[in-house]
Amino acid sequence: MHIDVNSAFLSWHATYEKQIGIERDIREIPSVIGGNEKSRHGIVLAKSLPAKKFNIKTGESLFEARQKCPNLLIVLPDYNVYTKASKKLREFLKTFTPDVEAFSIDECFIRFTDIDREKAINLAYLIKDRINEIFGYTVNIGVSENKLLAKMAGDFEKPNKCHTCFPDEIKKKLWPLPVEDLFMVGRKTKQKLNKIGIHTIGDLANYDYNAISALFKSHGRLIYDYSWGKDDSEFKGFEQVKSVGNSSTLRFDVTDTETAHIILLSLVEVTAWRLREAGAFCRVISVGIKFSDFFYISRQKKLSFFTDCTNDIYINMCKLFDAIWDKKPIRQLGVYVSDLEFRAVKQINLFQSNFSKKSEVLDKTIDKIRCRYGDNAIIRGMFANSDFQPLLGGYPSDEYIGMSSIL
DNA sequence: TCTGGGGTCCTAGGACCC
DNA sequence: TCTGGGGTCCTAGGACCC
Repeated sequence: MHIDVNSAFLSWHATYEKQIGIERDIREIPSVIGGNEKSRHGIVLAKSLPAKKFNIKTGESLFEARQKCPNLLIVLPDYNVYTKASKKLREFLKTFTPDVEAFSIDECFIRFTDIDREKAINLAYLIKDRINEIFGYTVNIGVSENKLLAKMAGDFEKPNKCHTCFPDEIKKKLWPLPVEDLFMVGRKTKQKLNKIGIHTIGDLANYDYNAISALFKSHGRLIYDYSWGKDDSEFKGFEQVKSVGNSSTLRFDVTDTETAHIILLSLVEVTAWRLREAGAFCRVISVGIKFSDFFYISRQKKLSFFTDCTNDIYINMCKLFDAIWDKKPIRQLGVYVSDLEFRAVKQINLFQSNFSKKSEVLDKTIDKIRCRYGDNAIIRGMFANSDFQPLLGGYPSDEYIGMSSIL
């Protein structure tokens, strides 16, 4: 089964408001969860059903959304609430089966073996209704024999619905849908498929496999298989993360190196912290720059050693950044670490900074203080009298990892 | 004050080796 | 007989997901 929280951020926010005694229900009026426009985070993160009637779309700018619906209510997100709600839901699902696989903050797969169709469907309805009773929000549940079909079924009709998409139902339920509804067919692929006359999932399924394979390579073979409901991906209870990153759109365009370095530090602080929390060391570091014209570049470098040290990562990140930046105004900065290794003991390397040992103790101590007394209990001196946040970043992403094409 | 942030995976080109 | 061919590794960019 695939479980998908309907308008997750908005539903969770509504139940939270109810909990703390706020009278309104943002689900019943045209509303969206949206970022802060003043700090240039102004996009729609989730929309209510009444807002959907105004043709408001997730991901579009709040500016556009307000044009479509002038008295739209815009609510700032509270990622803490969403992260907790997400965890609570998975805990609840674990009362039905230990096989719960988080797919994103608001989606997961649960597995049942040795259960017939009828029982599965009844169970899906039971789970859906229990979630509504206990937590006060609705979900969609898709039921089938593999993850892809369950996920496709979950998307059929929303909200508060259970659907099946078993192999013998593919032609009837899956094939008539527009091809872009298929998992892993995005904007670009839809355009290319439409150009060769493929408009529905059925069109794709009945197109020449070799032609698809030649045109779209491995991605083509993947979506062709998906159009036939073929997916032999394993059920993974838990998977180790492969990269950690942190990026932020800046309140204003940055044009001087000093400011850029301060921001890089605040991004690295959070990234390195998450890396240590995961019990990992990284060997590849990358920096990404989005300019004011939205042009994006990135550079990565493989270090000669594995590290989880804020200072090491920061120093090398600055080197990378300095080597590629041509002083064009920066809108967004991002730092990423990958090529991870998970081990308990740190290996000291000659090429690490001289302060490596001290830095390690320092990192650990800072982590502990922040864990105990809050994120801003201890900050770097360079932030003390500056206008910049000592820790910069989006919402926490632990507990689940990013979506993969092989589910 | 138009356009976020967390990820995974794939491809193509170039460096380098024998 | 102008400039082979197999392989690995690294890097930048772009597609996709929510």
